[in-house]
Amino acid sequence: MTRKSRTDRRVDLIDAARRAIIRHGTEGVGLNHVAEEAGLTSGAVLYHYPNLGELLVDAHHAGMERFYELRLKRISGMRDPVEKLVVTIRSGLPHGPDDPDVRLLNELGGAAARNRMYALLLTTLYDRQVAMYQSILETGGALGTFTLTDDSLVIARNLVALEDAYGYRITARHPVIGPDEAVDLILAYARTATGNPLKTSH
Amino acid sequence: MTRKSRTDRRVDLIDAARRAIIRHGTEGVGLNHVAEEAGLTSGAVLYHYPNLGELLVDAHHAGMERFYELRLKRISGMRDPVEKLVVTIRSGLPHGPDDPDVRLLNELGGAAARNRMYALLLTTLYDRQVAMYQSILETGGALGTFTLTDDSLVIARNLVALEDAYGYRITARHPVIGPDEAVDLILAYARTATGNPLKTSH
DNA sequence: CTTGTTTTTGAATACGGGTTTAAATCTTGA
DNA sequence: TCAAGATTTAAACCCGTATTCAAAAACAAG
Repeated sequence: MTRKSRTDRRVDLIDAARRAIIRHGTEGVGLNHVAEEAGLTSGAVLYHYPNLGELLVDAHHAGMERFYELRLKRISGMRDPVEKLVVTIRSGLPHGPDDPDVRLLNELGGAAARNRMYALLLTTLYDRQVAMYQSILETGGALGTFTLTDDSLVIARNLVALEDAYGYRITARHPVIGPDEAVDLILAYARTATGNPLKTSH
Repeated sequence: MTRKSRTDRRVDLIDAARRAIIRHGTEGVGLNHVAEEAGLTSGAVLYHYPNLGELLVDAHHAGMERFYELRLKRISGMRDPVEKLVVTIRSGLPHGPDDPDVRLLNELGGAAARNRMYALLLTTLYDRQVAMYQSILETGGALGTFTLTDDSLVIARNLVALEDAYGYRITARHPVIGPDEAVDLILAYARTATGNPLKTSH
């Protein structure tokens, strides 16, 4: 075995690819961009990966997994549905226009219409996020904290949709809609949908 | 003067570029793709346009203008705010996964984070659509048809955001969210936000 | 038909893409 | 230290890119 295991090396490349994609776009990124980001030569990259396409898919896949797992972890210890909901909304939005995780996701929006693999990744992520919200909404409803105006599935889908859209607006540097404003906008919907003022104590 | 005026020729090229972009992506499209779509050679394209970049920007710009103007025209003769709102929601969504207008818009989502021109185009379109919804909401509120749960600006921003996001889901071929389902989801929000059942007579 | 102009082509240019491969380097285990 | 193996490089390859340009074609007016 080598100092760095084969899979570790691939993790490095995936991370380099992630950065390169953000810089040049999923369809504009090149082998040399990835290699430069990894401090290697294009040939070395191809030594660990059969071709560029697979590396890019892995990078996008890993980015999504990371994004989703991070959101779950953020609310893992919480019990209050209100706090859970508010924190989840925040965690679905970019921290700013250059947020790397959201930038990576946004790269796929257009490509998904042309690439089955990317479409599947995006769709799966969307559905998992919907399930996440749905679980929060339902427990809140069961506890009497929330009084849902619609089926929890409808509200959850809309919440994820709002996150997605404001993620795009923020990364496109909308002059007035930043992370804080986006949270307020989504919260406005969440309040009417749950019948809860959604004010956290701290 | 020639048979086709210079500007007419550019319109043809813009339309060819639009199709080529949809096929290959904003960052994956090439001069030959556009030329082929126009039935010309790459040299002939460059005879009418100084470079590929400007042609692509023009194509995106024209596509957005067309999209927005079409939406305005759809509700131009209507007086009932309910009908206006419902029709507007429909007109903001793709007719199907291959809807060319929405496909074109979605291409820019990722590129806007890297390209100022594209970011400006998208942001401007968003703001104009928000204003469009806001006008509908306010007149409905003044007539007593709507009882808004929030500031009209908040609701309008959320409605456009929902359209955008479901546009992405539809073009990515989500297995259960199609145009009709997206309309229902957005209408669910619109109903609670306006306090109106939003049922049109026909 | 001929002339003058606009448009299109096809080739040339120069550069960059992904991928392959032989040689060089680095790393590990004995 | 030495040999075997894994890793990296650098160069070669071929294809495709945007752009330029001279020549050809298409066209309008006289």
